[in-house]
Amino acid sequence: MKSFFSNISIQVNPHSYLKNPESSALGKRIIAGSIEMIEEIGFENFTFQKLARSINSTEASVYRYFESKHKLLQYLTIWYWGWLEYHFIFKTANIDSPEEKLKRAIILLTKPIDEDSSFFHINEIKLQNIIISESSKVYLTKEVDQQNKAGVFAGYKKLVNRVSDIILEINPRYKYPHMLVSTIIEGAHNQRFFADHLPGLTDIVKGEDAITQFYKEMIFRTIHE
Amino acid sequence: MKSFFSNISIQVNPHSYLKNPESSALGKRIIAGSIEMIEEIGFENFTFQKLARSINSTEASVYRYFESKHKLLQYLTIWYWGWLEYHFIFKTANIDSPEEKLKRAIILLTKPIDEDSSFFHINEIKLQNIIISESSKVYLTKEVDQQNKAGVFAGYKKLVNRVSDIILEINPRYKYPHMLVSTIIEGAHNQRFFADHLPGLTDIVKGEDAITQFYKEMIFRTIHE
DNA sequence: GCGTATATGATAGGTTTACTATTATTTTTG
DNA sequence: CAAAAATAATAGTAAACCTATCATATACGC
Repeated sequence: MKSFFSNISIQVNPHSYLKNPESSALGKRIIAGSIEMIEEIGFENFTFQKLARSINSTEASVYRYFESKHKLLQYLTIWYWGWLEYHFIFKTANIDSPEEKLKRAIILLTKPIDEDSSFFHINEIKLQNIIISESSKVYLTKEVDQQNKAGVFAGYKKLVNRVSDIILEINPRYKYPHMLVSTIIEGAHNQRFFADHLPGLTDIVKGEDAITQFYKEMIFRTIHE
Repeated sequence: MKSFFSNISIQVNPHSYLKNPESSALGKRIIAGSIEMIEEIGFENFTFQKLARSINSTEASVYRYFESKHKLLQYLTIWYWGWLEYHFIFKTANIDSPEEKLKRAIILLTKPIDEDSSFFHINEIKLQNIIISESSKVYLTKEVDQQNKAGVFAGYKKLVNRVSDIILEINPRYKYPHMLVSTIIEGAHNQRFFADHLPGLTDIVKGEDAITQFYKEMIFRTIHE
């Protein structure tokens, strides 16, 4: 996979950064280091000072790239949506059957990513763990409306629209395609988190991926005319 | 409704407080004031100093009731689960048909609460807004496992189990009842938030409650044999 | 009603986080 | 090689988070 994507990069809304971290070696260390650290200690315990120490830089230098740790998390989340959209396009390319496209989309949105799909300086597996535990904090704030105006959530909406369109191909009369898609995306994050930490809130089945199975069943039954 | 519940109170896991806020007038002011303030300015901007000023007390006094603002949010969330369970029991009492019980449960879990169901010093409508925007922050932390061991999420699990049991009454072979119920609960919060702030991620239908309608349809189609 | 316990208020202070500013040094680039 | 740009080193401020101490008010037991 690595060689495949080696000459493309995922565009992130500049609103989330002061200086593009893709534009320098330090910027890449900030991204790679923050993914390591947020995954390990959690977003609340993560600070720019700790990050700077761990990548042998300084707090002030990190602040030249990101206004705040919240903006950095926003950056990571936007990057992830872009990454998901890219994989979505790739995985549904040249597939005719909308049912098959939807199946593949559901797998992408609900399954943990496999180890060999990593590229660049970004550890996508750790990033996905961060997305599961932290990404909702990007929008669950009082600043959400401003950020939305600035286009921060455009990538998320685009992804939701793409999957909604497949649902409408299957059943053009289905009334709630966006609700269904955003329910799966956020729901799959929740269920992964519950499986690890609050198993009483979910159903773990040994030897199979219950989460993907659950959503696949749910979606096809729900949209069926 | 008020007179109805006037002599009952909702038990909250003592792990969330240092001193029971129900046990004093100041405690009740802390709860009432924090609900007002968190709803208005959001959890991130909320501080004990601001709260103390607004209720004419002091920061140190608030700290006698709660270790941290995070524990206070935990308290509010646990209280809300207790409140939900109480309403659930009430609304499904003496109903024979499991389908009808499930319908009522879905309405309770997905619809905004109506104005006249408020009681005590707690403004349940504002509390529900807090739950929608802030409650996931209670578990999305690195301390979740410890808190879970301390029983913090017992009320949530109990509620999920109660609704799961109804689903199993309707279809005893359905494999993912807990996943389905926690998906609805968290999903309904998300969709309410999206409807207000990120409408591109949901489907708003004028003149009807699309969210409740969506989940009702989804659940009955999903669990049908 | 009096003394004692308890709760709250008033005040201070310490630590950490979040962020800005300034200057020196290194690296890049034309 | 000189100028420009990026980063490091350092310092400092304000707010948030939390603890401690002591005075005062209130409740409560006898």
